[in-house]
Amino acid sequence: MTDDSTPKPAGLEGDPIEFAVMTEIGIINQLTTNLFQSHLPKGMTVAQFSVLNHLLRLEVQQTISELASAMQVAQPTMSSTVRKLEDKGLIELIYEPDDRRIRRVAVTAAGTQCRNDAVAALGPMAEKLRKNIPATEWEALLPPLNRIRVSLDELRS
Amino acid sequence: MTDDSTPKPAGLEGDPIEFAVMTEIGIINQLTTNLFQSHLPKGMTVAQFSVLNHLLRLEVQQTISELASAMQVAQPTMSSTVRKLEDKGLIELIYEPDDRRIRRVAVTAAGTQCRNDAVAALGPMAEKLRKNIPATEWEALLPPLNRIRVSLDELRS
DNA sequence: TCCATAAACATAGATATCTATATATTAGAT
DNA sequence: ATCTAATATATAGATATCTATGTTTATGGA
Repeated sequence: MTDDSTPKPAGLEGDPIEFAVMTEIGIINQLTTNLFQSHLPKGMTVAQFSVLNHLLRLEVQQTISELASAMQVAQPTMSSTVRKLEDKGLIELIYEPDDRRIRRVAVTAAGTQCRNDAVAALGPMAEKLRKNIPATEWEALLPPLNRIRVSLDELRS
Repeated sequence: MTDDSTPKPAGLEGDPIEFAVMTEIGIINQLTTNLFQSHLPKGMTVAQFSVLNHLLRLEVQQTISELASAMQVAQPTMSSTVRKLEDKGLIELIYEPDDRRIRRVAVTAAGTQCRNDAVAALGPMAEKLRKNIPATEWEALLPPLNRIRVSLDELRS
């Protein structure tokens, strides 16, 4: 795709298609974050909800580093998020007996309740979204998005 | 897993497909932001680049509110971004003669240079991305993403 | 045993983002 | 003419995110 019949200023033509997609994804991410945020229980942020939801969906306990990797954020970011959850009593940090460097994040009963409330509150929103975009289209979107995510992950090194 | 026959609590089964797509988009956004950031000239952020790129691509001057709307961020956010660009001499704020509430953002020569350098620096990255994901697939992604963006925008009110 | 290295996590300081609110200017109504 | 409402932007205070660096604990070789 090197030669194009349309002459454009060299190097300064409109965004490459990848840029356009990324811009669209950025905007969608912004709108999504704000929309989710506004439907979450007071004080609960999207980042915090994501951690609770992740651990409860998989029914596991994980270290801060494992969570950071799963959510693709930096480790200090996850340290901060986890501490916020701990301050609210939604998770507990359990020391590994054999290795005191390691602490695992365990969701408390209050944390479980909080997440379930949040999921219930978010449900109607998903319903409305599905009225405009049918489920099949959402499903069709997932594979190419996943390929992009993997490509980006490879490019990171 | 444990036992799959366990009846799940109503409303608390695995994420709806919309949640999964949003999660994927969130992660892609994170990876993209970091990747772009690492290829931009020192001191230039993705938010700042986006403003320069937007104004120069469309060859317009816009108010802070117009920019905020175009980028789908809050107005104070755009105020902050614009001030950073002004501090670096990459844009100028030009008062509307008839209405002194209004100031329009105009990219300076230094700002134009800075953006062109950034676009050039980002080019090779797009090339690499295109090796894994063909351009046709990127293009196919854009319409459904746009529909989602519009739906989200409608849901905001 | 002792010391260097690695691993897991915490801390510091930066930007971007939000909501809520304040300030300045203009427009409109009485 | 004046007072009120609307508009454009700024400020304040919060969280999430990053990179760079510090701290604690464990491991391994001399």
